[in-house]
Order: sequence, then structure tokens, then C-alpha cells
Amino acid sequence: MKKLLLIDGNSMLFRAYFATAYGRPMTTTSGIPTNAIFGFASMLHKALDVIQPDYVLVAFDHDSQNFRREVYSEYKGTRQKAPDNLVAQFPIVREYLDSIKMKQYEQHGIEADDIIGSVAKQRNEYDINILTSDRDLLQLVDDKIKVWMMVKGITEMDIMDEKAIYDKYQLKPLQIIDLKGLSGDTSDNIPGVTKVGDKTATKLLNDYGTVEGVYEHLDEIKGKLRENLEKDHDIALLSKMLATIKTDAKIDVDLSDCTYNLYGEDAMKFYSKYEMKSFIRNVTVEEKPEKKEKEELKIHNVSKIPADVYSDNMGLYIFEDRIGISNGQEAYCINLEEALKDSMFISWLENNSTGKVVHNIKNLYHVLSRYGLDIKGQIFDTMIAAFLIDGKIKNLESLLLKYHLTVTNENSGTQQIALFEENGNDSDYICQIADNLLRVSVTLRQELADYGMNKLYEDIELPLARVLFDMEKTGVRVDASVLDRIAEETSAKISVLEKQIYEMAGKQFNINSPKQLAEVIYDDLALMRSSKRSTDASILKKIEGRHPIIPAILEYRKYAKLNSTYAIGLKKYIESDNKIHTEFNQCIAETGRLSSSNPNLQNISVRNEEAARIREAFIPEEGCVFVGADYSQVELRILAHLADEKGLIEAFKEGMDIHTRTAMDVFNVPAEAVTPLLRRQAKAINFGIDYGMSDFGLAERLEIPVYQAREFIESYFKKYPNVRRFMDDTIAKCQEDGYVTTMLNRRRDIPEIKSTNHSLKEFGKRAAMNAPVQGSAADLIKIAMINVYNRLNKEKLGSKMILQIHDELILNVPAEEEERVMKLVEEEMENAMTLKVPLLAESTSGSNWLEVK
DNA sequence: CACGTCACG
DNA sequence: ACGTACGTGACGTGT
Repeated sequence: MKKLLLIDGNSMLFRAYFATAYGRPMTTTSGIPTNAIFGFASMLHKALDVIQPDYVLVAFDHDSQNFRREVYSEYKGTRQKAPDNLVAQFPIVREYLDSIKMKQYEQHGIEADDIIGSVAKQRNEYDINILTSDRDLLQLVDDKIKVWMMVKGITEMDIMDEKAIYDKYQLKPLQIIDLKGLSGDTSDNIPGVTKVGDKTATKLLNDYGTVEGVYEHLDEIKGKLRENLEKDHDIALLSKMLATIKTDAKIDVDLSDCTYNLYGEDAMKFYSKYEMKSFIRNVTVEEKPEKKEKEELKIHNVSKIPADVYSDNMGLYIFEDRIGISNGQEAYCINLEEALKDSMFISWLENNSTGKVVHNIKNLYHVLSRYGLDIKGQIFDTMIAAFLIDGKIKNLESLLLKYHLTVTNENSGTQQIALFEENGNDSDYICQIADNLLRVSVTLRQELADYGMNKLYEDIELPLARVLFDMEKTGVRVDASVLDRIAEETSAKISVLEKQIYEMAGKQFNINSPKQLAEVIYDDLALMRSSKRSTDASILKKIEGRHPIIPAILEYRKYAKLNSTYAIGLKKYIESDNKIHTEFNQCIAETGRLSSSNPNLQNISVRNEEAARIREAFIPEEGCVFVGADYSQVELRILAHLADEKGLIEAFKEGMDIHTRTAMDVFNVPAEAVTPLLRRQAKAINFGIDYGMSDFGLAERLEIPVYQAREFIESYFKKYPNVRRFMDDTIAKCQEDGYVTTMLNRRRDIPEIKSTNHSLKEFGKRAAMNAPVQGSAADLIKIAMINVYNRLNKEKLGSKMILQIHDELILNVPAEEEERVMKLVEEEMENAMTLKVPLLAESTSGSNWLEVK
């Protein structure tokens, strides 16, 4: 029997749009949005790959006016306007389907659902497959019709046959209509019966079969439920009708014409026109060695890996307690414990001359270290490499998606795209990932070389992963009793403030709820008017004097944060060794900075004196002290260097206070006339410069009129013309290339700068100005960290780096090494790079984190 | 799960 | 004529 695939074009395009619309948009260089097209094409490729249909038909709703006006209910609570960026892609998807010679169909007066329903039910000579993200279509399922449901993102689909529907809903396919009739669908404007949700509806349908059946047996139902059913009888029938898909429309299509060609000339033209390069590469790679590529990977689930499988470059993937390795032809999955008892495996692992392709080497270091093992040899980390190439790739799924690598699961007779979470432990899956890593490493290596990032990868990021592993493993010792004490004291203050606030508000409410708080401030007490009804601290500070409730709220907020995030929050992370082991993430921040999570130790309070006492809980190990060293004004120094700005370079060479110097220059006053206010303003200007400041932003920050802020900025650029030139050049280059780079050639794509949307474009410019500076500072401290790490090892010191806070390092140092390590760290930080300005790093020591400052 | 808020550099 | 400083992560609320 021939396979027919019916695609719900509208629902697919919506899903593609919303699944890829996160963060910044994807556009061509001329600013045409393409994210939905890219998502649509990705889904389509994947679906065709998995389903392998003979014929395909894509159905669209006819009424494109509707399409323009309304967002599919699935994504938003109520129907509302479709984003312009999505509307713009509607014609493009038609163009795309034309280019791959795929038949599209629409018919006046009926929806895509009805087209699919009618074709599916009338053409039973086919094995019918429906691809959609709309649950309504499940009603069509029977023994000849299956629905492939897009479940999450654009990579995953569930195959739904009668059994799967029963497992999920405890209903037969046709009862999906009755389900909707009873419980409605708020998001689709289908009301349903009052107070009847999916649970109640399912129960009723199990008892009585259909909506009509329920009403025939109303006498058996009691109480409120019966009242509601009686009251909403009409609604239930109407809702059911609305949810019912037509199957009797005449659809005039010759299905045997519905073939397609994904890789034809027109398709290539389309991809290049819309700059969807990854599809082109995929095709050119696939076209040549088509027969070889198609060669099936042999998958083995074993308890010992045969000796002849090992080759000199293998893919390796660990998931929970199982490990998969692939040599490109064959892949083996083995229980981790078993593997680590296998001497052959271990000697391969620790062999210095073999290559290993892994994803997230730091994690692998952790897993192996639990068994006292290590991994050596030529390591290629696809996670790090892919992130350097494309900062949007922050996980395995997005990596595989970008390079069109699929993982399929042919368990239990049905072919299915493996779900990451659910099938992560499946041996097939693990083998295929290991194999995909090996494959993609070839491309990634090439791209690293093309982008001139080999050194960045080899000399910085890869060695850094080892350093971070060591820091995480070492961890930071914490005195839980300090946290407890703070939590207690803080709780007491919170309850006092709470009472006062309720009193002043004249009612009890949840102070933590911005919504309820806004009601009190904007309505009950009417302390100010604004359409945004923001309650954030910077707004509240402005009206601090108007009512005593405001300072009380600010104080309450301060303690609430201190308690929940820090005093109580941190305690949860203390492990049995009395330490907190944070994670340092290397592949998150697009500027190249590290981030810290679980918990975040890069945002422990310090600016507020009381909250900073949290730092007293972080203590060195027995017989040790903390040494902290921070760079002085790194980003401004880097800016001075990059911009080659004489005035700034001189100031740094002379060792001047840079904010004072800026104040003298911007306000044209001598040093002795720089008041604290002027210095504070100059400091804000310096930060602003770093962030690609706007006059409005500076005005906001300094609470001065915009015209005055504009004057400050003008004056700054007049004094430091090279800074302006640097900014202009950076923006111009980014405008042209679509990306900016750091001193070590770390690259950040900024597609927004080409956007036709004004505010996105402005954002792009600011990001373009900031990224080289923030990113180069990240480069710098990474070098310093590697050098510090190497020197501590080489000099056989017991000191350990434990934290990095962007421009600052904290070490746990045996008391006898204190002075030596303070000097060592300063040296390595200051000499990590040679710039046109000196680098200054200053170290301190102390017996807890608060003292290190 | 998104949003508002706030902690850090 | 637009909206508004760069980069993160965690918590609590409310849909």
C-alpha cells in the first residue's frame, strides 16, 4: 500500500514560528524573517525522513485574512493578531513548497482540518499519515489513519494510533470530539460545559460514550455537575459541532501527482535566496556519497566491547549509567559500570594518542572521576566547538537540529523520533548520538578553521573545561549555621514589616505579587499613575517620600530576596562534604563570559552591607585562607586598547582613578574640582560607554534630563574621539558581516543589526559595541585562569581556584601559601595579555568571603 | 511556563 | 518616529 502524508500547513507553520521565535529572530541579510520557514523546512525534512511517504499533500486554510488576524489558539490564551514577522512568512512557505514541488491545497469555505479529514476518510486505498500539532485531528484516527503529532519544539513528534490515543486520553478517537464538546477549549473560543474539565469529561465519556449519551443518562448524574450539564446542554452540542472535522468535502486532487523533490535545482535556489545555508550544505554533502551515507549504522547492545571496534577517532556519549561509542560504521552501547571494569576500554580511554569526540567534556570528567578514571588523548568537544561557531547552540538538541542529524527509534515496531527525556536511556539512541557526534565533528572542525577559531578552541576553551571541572569538583566550603542565623533574623524582620505594610495598606495582600502590590500602590493608595504599573525598586525609590509604605516595601523586598534566594536558597545546595559545588557554564553567555548555576555563585550579595553578610558563610577549608584577586577596570582598559584612545591609555599608564579622569575631561574641570557627584556621574558615563549607551539610558540612570545626558556624551566623545571611531567602525563592520569579534577572535553573531525593526536594530548596535569589550575581558580572564591553574600544579601548591566572578578569582589557599599565591595570581592575571595599557590585578586575603574585598 | 523582580559583573 | 545601557540566574506569582 502506498503511503500518503497529509500535512496541516497552518498548524505546522505556527508551530515552526513559535518554536523558533525565542530570543532573537532569524532573518536574511536584507531583514526578511525566515525563522518559521527554517522551522517548517526542518520539520518537513525530519518527517519525510521518518515517515518516508510516497505522496504528500499540504493543506492550508483558505481564508488568509483569518490567518493574518488570528494566532492559532494553541499558543495564546485568546485569539489575537499574528505577529507581523509570521504573516510575512506565509507567502514564503508557499514559495518554499513550490520549490520542492510539493502539492499544496486550499479550498474556499473550509479549513485545512476539513481538507485533511475528507481526503483521509475518502481515500482508503492509502496508508494515511497526518502531520499536525493540533489535537483535534486525533478524531480522524482509525486502523488506516495515523496522526504524527508535533509535541515539542520542532524536533519531536509522537505517533498516535488508536492505542496511543487510548493510553493518553482513555478515549477512542471519535470521542476526542465529545471531549471538546464537554470540556471546551478556552483558547479556541469553544466554551464547553461550566466547571467540566478534561478529567470530568473523560469520566463521563467512559460511562456514556458520547455527549448525546451523557444527556440520555442525565438522571444518573447528581449535584452541581448535573445542573451545569442541564444549563449548558446547547453549549455542549454546539461545541461538539464546532470541534467536528468535515470528512465529506469534495477534494479534487490527483494524489498520484503529489510527489516532491527536496533536492532539486529550485529547492537549492530557494535555500540560497533565503540564506538557509545549512540545508544547502546538507544537500551537497548528501548528494555525492549518497549510497555510502545511507549505509546503516550497526548498533550493538553489549556487555563488553570487542577489541577490533576501537579506532583512532571515535564518538563517545554518556547518558546516565550507559555509554555509547561509535567508530562510524558500528556503534556499541554498554553499561557504564561494565565498561569501567573492562581493561581494554579503560586503556583506550586513557590512551594519549587516540581521538575522542564527546559532547560536554567537563561532564565526562566528572562522571569518570567518580570512578577514579580520566580521559586522555585528542579530545574534541562538540558542545564547545558548536557554541564557538554559533552562540545560539547551547544544547545537544539544537546542535543536532542545526546540522540535520536525526535520531530515530525503531523499538516496538513503530518508528519514532526519540524524545530526549523519555528515550535518553535507550541504547539505540545513545549509539546514534555517539555516531552523530563523530559525524558532526568533521564539519565543526572545518568551520572552526574557517572562522579562524582553532587557537581559541585549542588553547583556551578546551583547556578551560578542565580547569572548570577542577573548580567545580573542589567546591566552596559553607558554614550552614551562618545561613541559618541570617534566615532567622531575616524572617523576624520580614514578619514585622509584613504587619506594618498590611496596616498601612489597610488590607492583607501578597506583597510578593507584583500584581497585588501594584493594586495597593496605584489604586488603593493612588501614590502615582502610570500605564505600566511597575513596582520595581527604581520606580519605588522615586516616590519613597510620598508614603511610609514605600520604604517598608523596599525593605521587605530586600529581606525577602535575602531569605529566599540566599539564606534559605543556598542551603539547599550544601552537599555532604559541607561544600557547595556550583556549575560553571562555558556555553551559555554569547559574549564568552562564564555563567554559574545550581546555585549561581556569581551573584552573591555584596553591594548591600546587610545582605553581604551572606558572604560570611563561605569559608576556607581547615588551615586555609581565601585569596581573592580582581582586575581593576578591565573593560575600560580593554576599550582603551581596542579604541587606541590616547587620553584613556595615558590615564591608565599614569595609574589615575579613571572615573575622576573622565570627570575632568567630560566636565572640563581640574582634579581638585571633581566632587563625589561629578565622579559618580563620570562613572555612570563610563559604564554607559561600555554598554553602547543611549542619551535616554544615561539620563534615566543619573536622573537628569535627556538633553543634559546628550551633552555629557557629546563632551565625552569630543575628548575621546577614538572611542567614537571605534564604536562607529564596530557597528559598520557588524552591519556588513552580521557579527563582531573579540581579541581572541571569539565571534558573536548579531543578526538584529540588520533588522528593519528599529528597536531591534538599535539593540543590535548596542550589543555590537559591548560584545568585543565584554568578550575580550572574558578571553583575558580565561587565559589567566588557565595559567594560574597550570602554575599551581607545576609548583605543586595546595591552593585551588574555586570561583570566578567575571573579573575576579577566588582561591582556597593553605595558610603557608598565602603570600606566594597572592603574588602568583596577580602576576598571571596581569600578564595574561599584553595590551597598550597596563593591566592591574589586586589581591586580598581573608578568613571568609566577605573579608576578601 | 512566562513574567516581574532583583542579585551580580 | 521609534523605545531605550551590556551580560547572566533564581525566586515567587499567576496563567
